[in-house]
Amino acid sequence: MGSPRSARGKIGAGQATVEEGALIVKELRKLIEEAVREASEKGEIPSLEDLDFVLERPRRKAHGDLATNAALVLASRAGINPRRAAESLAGRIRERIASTESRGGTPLLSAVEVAGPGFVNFTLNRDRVLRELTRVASEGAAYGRWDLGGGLRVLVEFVSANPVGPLHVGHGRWAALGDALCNLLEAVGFHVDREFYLNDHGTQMEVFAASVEARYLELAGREVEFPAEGYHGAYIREIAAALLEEDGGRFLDAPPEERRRELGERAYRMALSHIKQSLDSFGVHFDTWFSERELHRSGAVEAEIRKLLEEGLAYEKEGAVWMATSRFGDDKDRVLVRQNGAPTYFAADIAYHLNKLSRGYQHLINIWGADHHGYVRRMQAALEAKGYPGVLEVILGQLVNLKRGGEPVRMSKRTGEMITFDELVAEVGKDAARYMFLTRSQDTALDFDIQLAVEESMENPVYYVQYAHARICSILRYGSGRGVKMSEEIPDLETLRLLGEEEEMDLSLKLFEFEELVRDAALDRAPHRLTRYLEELAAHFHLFYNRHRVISEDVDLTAARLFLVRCTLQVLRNGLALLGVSAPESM
RNA sequence: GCGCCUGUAGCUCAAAGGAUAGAGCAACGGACUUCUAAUCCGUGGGUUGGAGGUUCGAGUCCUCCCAGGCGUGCCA
Repeated sequence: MGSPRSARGKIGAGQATVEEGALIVKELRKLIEEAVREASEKGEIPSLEDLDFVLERPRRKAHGDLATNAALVLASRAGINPRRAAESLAGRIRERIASTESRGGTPLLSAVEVAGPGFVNFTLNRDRVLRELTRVASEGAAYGRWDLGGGLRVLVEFVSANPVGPLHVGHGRWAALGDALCNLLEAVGFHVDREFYLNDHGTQMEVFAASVEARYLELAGREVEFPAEGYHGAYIREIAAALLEEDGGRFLDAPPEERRRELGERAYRMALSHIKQSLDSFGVHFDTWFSERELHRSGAVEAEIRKLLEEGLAYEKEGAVWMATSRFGDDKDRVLVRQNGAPTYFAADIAYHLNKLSRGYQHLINIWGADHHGYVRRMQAALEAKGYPGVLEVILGQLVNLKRGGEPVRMSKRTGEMITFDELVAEVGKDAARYMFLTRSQDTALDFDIQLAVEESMENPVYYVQYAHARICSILRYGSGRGVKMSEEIPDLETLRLLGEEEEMDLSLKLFEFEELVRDAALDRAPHRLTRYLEELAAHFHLFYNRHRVISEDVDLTAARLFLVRCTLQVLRNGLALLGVSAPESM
């Protein structure tokens, strides 16, 4: 089962050997690795391969700008004293700093300290931090991008629904999640396509056609019995009404079979175009809409079943055709063709996934609702049977509970039914909806409070982040209006050194976290980390803003602060873009 | 019964096995003649569902138990 964490090993590993970007972190990591090697060569510590250590921002400021547990990990694996190992590493690193200085260079660090059980804490050299800051500006929109994917072709399938009515709110979560995930994967160097699988075949479609037909007749004043299992939603009547108006009731007296086929077909097209429009206005654009029906029509499903039988991966029993998925890790074998001769959804899905692979995709990601979780194993088993172990990664998402002011929302006022995705977006807006969907890990059920999403309050993190962006734009506007030199150029180091305030340093360091965060969020399939980060970044900016004036009489200080603020603007923009949320210039 | 997910502050949630478990909201008290107060500062708030275990170190990993959600179709 593709949990976000195991996913990291899946397509992240192997490609993630070359670390570009994140220069400070990369350089420090290398420094630590070299120190470990040196110390082991000198016999201070045993030599170890593949030391898996963490380099991170400590929670407490007293612990420096960055810290590593390398010595702790090392000591644990080698059974030596962690403090001594830490002293040894720190000593080696200090030597290197000294040697860089003696050659007249600017070392990466200004302090290296051993603390606690054996952490090594680092304080970054301020000049190097400032120099790093200039990279944010020079890379611009590309800041935060990586080349870990090596262009590996990934297909992400999400939302995928029966085209029999409007999307519901849960679909919205998958849309936001899938799209953000695709953005993230693209950002770290994968070639990503977005696909919507149209479940336009089978019982649901027939029920849909019958329901629409019944309403069509009813609206024309005919006596009809509504199908027992039919869809009762008001939208069915709306579609029927639209059809009736469109054709003037031309099919009222057509032969029942033809009438149903015709109306069903047109209703399908209407429902589909409605879905496309919903997603389009939500800013989610699919590269392909893959029709299950076409898959059947092309004979691909039947052909695949035949092939499975030939390959000995399927067999006949009790009048049905079964696939031997239990040989590949499934709990039991699964039916491909029912006793009544109709292929199962599973059979079509096998053909579908093989089709994806035949189109050249090397890794498949499906986003499914948690209610499909029993289906994952068998699908992966089927692909493994066909010789594709590990290509299918399934991300399961928990449900969305709509609330309004803390109270559960069941009914829509307008239709008397569940609130649709469209209604939600219409009420709270695209940005708030997208952002709210992405604030929680997909592993947890999401409580979406409509009232809070609309409120312009602090409970609403969308505005908080967007406000930071708008505020910076406002500063820039103010500056130009006052004739402040608004140079796009990167100030020299001398000027940047004026950024000496604590809040300025904190903000700068926060900016650098972005690169690693993008990588981790992509590889761990965790877009919600990005929302969190943006809130933290915004908080650092707001704090800075409240304590210090950007535009002042001091020309050089103004230039330096304008630059810092521009970098912040850039990272906010890049982050919001990954989420698919707009970055307004004023609010 | 079995499998998966979840359980963290009053509420909604964060935390690659790391240091004193963090944010926001809510509560209370402060800050606008200054680039947007949709902001900021301060105060209180916790046995991380429970019990064992693994180790230098556990919210995180393992075992058992409790609670909730979902699954366990010749439905899709």
